[in-house]
Amino acid sequence: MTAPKYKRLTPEDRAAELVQAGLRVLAKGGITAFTIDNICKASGASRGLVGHHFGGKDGLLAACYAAAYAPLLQVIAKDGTAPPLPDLLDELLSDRQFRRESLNIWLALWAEIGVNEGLRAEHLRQYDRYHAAISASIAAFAGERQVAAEMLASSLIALLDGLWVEMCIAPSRMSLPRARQAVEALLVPHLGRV
Amino acid sequence: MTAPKYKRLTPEDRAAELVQAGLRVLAKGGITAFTIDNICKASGASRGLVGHHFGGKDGLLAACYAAAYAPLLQVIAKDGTAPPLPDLLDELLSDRQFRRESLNIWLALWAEIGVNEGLRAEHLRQYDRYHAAISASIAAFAGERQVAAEMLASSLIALLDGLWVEMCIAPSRMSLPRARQAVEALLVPHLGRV
DNA sequence: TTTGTTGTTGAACGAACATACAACAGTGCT
DNA sequence: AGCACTGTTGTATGTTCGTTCAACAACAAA
Repeated sequence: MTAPKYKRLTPEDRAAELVQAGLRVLAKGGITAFTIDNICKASGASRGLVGHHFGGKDGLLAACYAAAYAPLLQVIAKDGTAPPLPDLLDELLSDRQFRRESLNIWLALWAEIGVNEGLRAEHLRQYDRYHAAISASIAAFAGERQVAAEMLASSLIALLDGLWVEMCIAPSRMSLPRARQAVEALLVPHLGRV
Repeated sequence: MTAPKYKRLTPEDRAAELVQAGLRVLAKGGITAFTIDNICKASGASRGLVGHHFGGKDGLLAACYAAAYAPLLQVIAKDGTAPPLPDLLDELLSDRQFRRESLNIWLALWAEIGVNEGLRAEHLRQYDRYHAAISASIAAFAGERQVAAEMLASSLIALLDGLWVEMCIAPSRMSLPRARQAVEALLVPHLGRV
């Protein structure tokens, strides 16, 4: 009876574990810490696996980006249709989404998107779905009142992004309640109490 | 008559040139491109100078951060006092400040601040001055009307940050006029036409 | 011109990096 | 038990990184 030297996983499971390890590394040390060594150490796997399953570091980064977007898209399209605006806001401003660890990941990925052409194309696809869902939720909530839903959605997304940034770089000056205040300062005058 | 092999600068001038080169590198390639080699190549200087003038790469990064904040602080404190809100907004939303190259620098620096404790402390000092000036401008513009100037300032800063992010990662979905629309959507209901 | 100060150079160094790949071993099948 | 398949390992390789430092040279003063 000899103990196995390693656990053999399906490609899907191994890929998922590497992606999760990559996100942990990104959250803790940013893009400069995103190295094969760090990722494999965080995952408990050996160096060769990233190349084997993702073709290289860039492949894993792209997969991490998609994985980071997943919870966001899950919220806005739980069953394919845009959720009611209050529910949407409650989720986006919940401690499930508004957490510093998650936000560091976004900061690291954004900086890379600004510089990496390939990643930006992938981002635009995800962003458009995100924008469309929020826009639909706003329009539905406004009902017959005339509001510029598209523009309000853009503003809301930007405001949320900015609040996430503040939460990362100045956590002592930002908090969940403060973030909610800011969102309400933008939306209430146009939509009434949400 | 022999051509000089290099130009000898004062420490201040040399430091300034290295900082400018660092900002160019940051704008073009993000934090991963911020290497001694790239910076010295961009500056036309030799490898040893960064260590000599800044003690190392981190020293130069801190100096670049301060240099990136300078134009912003110059705007809000032209003569020591907070400028009128409309002027402030015109400047912040001008193509002097709202340029993709500048914004890539911020994205790269933010990601680093989220992870680098020392840089974050320096950031907080600058941020507080920034917030105070904007808050004062809002309060002055509101006059006798009762507005939550502090909170509005936080929201405005976050919104601007977010608009900058969008400009970097989805330039095809964001523009200067759109950004102005978003800012007005936040401020006009509380302050009237600006 | 000569000399002293000091900003500058570029090679040298070890550490960390991404990638490739041949050997290995777990797993299911027969 | 034996076999084939394939996921996994870890070393090897060449590159790039940050830092150091002795030699060098521009410039000002004498």
